[in-house]
Amino acid sequence: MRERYNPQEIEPKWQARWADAKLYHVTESSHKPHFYSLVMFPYPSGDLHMGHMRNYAIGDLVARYKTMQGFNVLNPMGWDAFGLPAENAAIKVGVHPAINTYKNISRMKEQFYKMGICYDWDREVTSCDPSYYKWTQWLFALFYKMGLAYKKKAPANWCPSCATVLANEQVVDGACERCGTTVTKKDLEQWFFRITAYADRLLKDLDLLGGWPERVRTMQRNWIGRSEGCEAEFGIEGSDERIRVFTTRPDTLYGVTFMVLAPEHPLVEKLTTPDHRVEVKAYAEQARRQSEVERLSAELDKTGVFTGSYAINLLNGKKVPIWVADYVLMGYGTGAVMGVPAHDERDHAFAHKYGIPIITVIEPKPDDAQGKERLAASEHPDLYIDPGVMVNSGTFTGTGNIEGKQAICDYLEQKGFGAKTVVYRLRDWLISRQRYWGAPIPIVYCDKCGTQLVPDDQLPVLLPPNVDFRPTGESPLTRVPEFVNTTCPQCGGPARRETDTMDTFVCSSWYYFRYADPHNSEEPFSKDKVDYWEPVDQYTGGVEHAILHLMYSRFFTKVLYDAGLVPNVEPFTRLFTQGMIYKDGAKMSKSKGNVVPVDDMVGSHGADTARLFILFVSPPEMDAEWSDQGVEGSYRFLGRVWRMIDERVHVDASAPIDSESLDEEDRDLLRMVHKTIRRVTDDIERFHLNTGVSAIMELTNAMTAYVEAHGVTPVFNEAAENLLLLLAPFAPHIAEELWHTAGGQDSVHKQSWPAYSESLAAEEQVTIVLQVNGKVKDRLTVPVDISEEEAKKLALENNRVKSSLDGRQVRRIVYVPQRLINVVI
RNA sequence: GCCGGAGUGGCGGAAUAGGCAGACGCGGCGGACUUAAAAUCCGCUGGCCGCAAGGCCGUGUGGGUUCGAUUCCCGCCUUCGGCACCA
Repeated sequence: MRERYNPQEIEPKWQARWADAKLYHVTESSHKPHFYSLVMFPYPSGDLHMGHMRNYAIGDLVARYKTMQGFNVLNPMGWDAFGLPAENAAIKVGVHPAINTYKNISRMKEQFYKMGICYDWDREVTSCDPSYYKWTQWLFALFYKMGLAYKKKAPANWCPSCATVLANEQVVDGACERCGTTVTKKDLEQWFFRITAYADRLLKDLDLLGGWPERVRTMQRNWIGRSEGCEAEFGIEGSDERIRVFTTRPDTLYGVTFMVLAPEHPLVEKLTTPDHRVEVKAYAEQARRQSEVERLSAELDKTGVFTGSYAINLLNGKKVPIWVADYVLMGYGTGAVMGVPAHDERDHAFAHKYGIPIITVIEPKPDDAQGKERLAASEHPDLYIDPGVMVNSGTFTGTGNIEGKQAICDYLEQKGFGAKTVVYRLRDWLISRQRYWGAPIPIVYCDKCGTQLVPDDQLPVLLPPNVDFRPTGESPLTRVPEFVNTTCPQCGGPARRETDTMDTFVCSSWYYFRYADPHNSEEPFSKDKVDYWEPVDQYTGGVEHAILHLMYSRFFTKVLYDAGLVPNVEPFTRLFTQGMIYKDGAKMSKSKGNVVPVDDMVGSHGADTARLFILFVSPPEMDAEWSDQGVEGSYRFLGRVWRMIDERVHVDASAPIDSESLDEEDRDLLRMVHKTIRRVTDDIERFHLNTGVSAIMELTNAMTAYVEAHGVTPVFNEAAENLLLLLAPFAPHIAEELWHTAGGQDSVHKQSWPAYSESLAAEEQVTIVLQVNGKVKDRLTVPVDISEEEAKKLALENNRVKSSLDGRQVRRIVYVPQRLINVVI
């Protein structure tokens, strides 16, 4: 026997050969069915650790497995290369972001290489490369032409630390999603994508995504936040103007005792009477200054001020005071709310605090004793939120409130006071960023012609190389005159360029299309190629993108579909979100100093051990704790495989095994092989990769025992061949090495995934459990085809069963074929 | 508060359709090999009682359905994630 298992020797050898052979290079001219496996492309931060690697190990396994299954597999990789870290580093050490970015990219490629993660590098895309962002800009222009990109002045989320505005999705608990700094409000003119125009389709098409985790679909559903209701108009005393409110409870319209406007509501100024002006103005200004965190902390204590004006309820002519309060949000519905303190918790709290009357208009139904009891016992007997019957409601009195909703809506529509509407929580996507390292927004402002798109033939709008990056709240590009000053594409006169750049999530919303046709210089991608590859069959990445990247990408795909550029309405047929790797109880991260660097792992135990461990440690969708001892276990296992197979086995497909002539041990091993193939195949399909590994381990254990007793036989060779094929996607180097020492031809990764035979996997004998009153008493090994009568007879003759019966009368015998017999007494 | 997931040995976890709870691995204990150790190999390893045969308990918790429940139903506890003044 030669050397012991030495990954440092065999791994680099195969990595080089795979790269030379372009193992995973694909084209569209194949007779095989195609399969697109994609892992979320990373930000090139420079160092990959084992926490990152889980993602790529899973993706690599899928690609290798699907290739062996006979698919033409697209398995690309690229770089989400624009973004703040590179720019912040540039500010700190004065190195241009491009230099750092490309340096990091080459480091990370090296690390993928060392881990044996193979991509079709001919399709690499880099989002900060002009050949890529040219098309990001082209897509912006397309959105603009479709009316889906617009500029407006609005209070935007501002991160003082990043010195830029953020989209709603990028604010988490009132803080910047990137750096955790508390976000403030800033009034700025900003570019938006009209994602709200797609709200209904983004919501409805979630039903098409059966291959997505339910969790992610729920999160998106919550984020979109559809609610049905109606808009109702109120009159204003002494004015012809109307106030529109949105409500989901038109059935409570008779219970309105006040009206509330958001502090930013345009009517506030008009409605404030002179004697209330000072107070209202101060309140509105304070509300504007408050950060989201401050507002959330004051959640329970509602504040507001009276404007001095009154609204008229058009249903009953009743006059109610108009207040301003910051619990009403300008960005949702109409920015105005009718106050029904008897049937809404918030309105109730507000009315209580300011002594506003409470009028009950819904009661528990007369036969609803439970509801009445609950109400009487409740802390607030003047607050009833559950369904019931309408009272004090004019001609609607006596109507059930559910029917009442519809009836009042119809009435309002008929009178012209309102209409049914649907309102979404989702806001338009703010894409402007006041930073340098991003794709410039291809817009020019001309004094004569106004806002102009940069024509397609002038794209890309290149980032100027020499820039003072210091963040000032304005884009660094404003300080580059040769960038700003340009000519109007319309009239040729002097004009100024837009200096904001695009949110990097714009770049990552379409990269999966570019992989289909990465070198196209005429268009973002050709119709033929996206028709061939899209949609992505299997997408793998972190759940932290459940809303952000995954919703933006769905939006992009729908827009591109509407533009006739792509064939699919959804980008990712199946989504898998893997859990994070923790070490010492915390998420692996450089700043916490608890990372396991790729280089260390490769040097100490090898890439195969690292990959096998990370696939075995826990179900891949769950978070898992790194364990050095677990790594040892995986290493030991690969060592056992090595010693068992190396220079012992000869792969010889030309000697088929005649299963009829085998003895029992041979048949047992062969059965185990076929059962294992079935298990591993099913496990990979279900993403139960950890149990797939354990099935391979069990087969190895059985083979070890067999070969000690019988030596190498044709059946053992057959088992070893299949073991290597099953192992190939999990531990690609050792499988390849042993495949070759065993005399296998070509690459193990180009072999067909083994097929199992149901008849060879079928058991000849089964163990039947004998129970008395549901308690296990004994086990019986019987032929699979034993008859019910025979089995029952054996059960009743069994000594342990008999002693448990103790002569008592058998009431019933439950018989489950091939599983158990339960004697009930 | 609302929505969704999870809770199983000392640890990571398994149990695909209601039918042997604890596969596989780690750790631990015992043994073989060795002058010794490492490496490797073999055996045992949920708890309690018992010399043993064997018995009892056991999948967060309390009920229920069932011949039979980790699995289904109802209540509760803990925990993680999402949403949250969204009218």
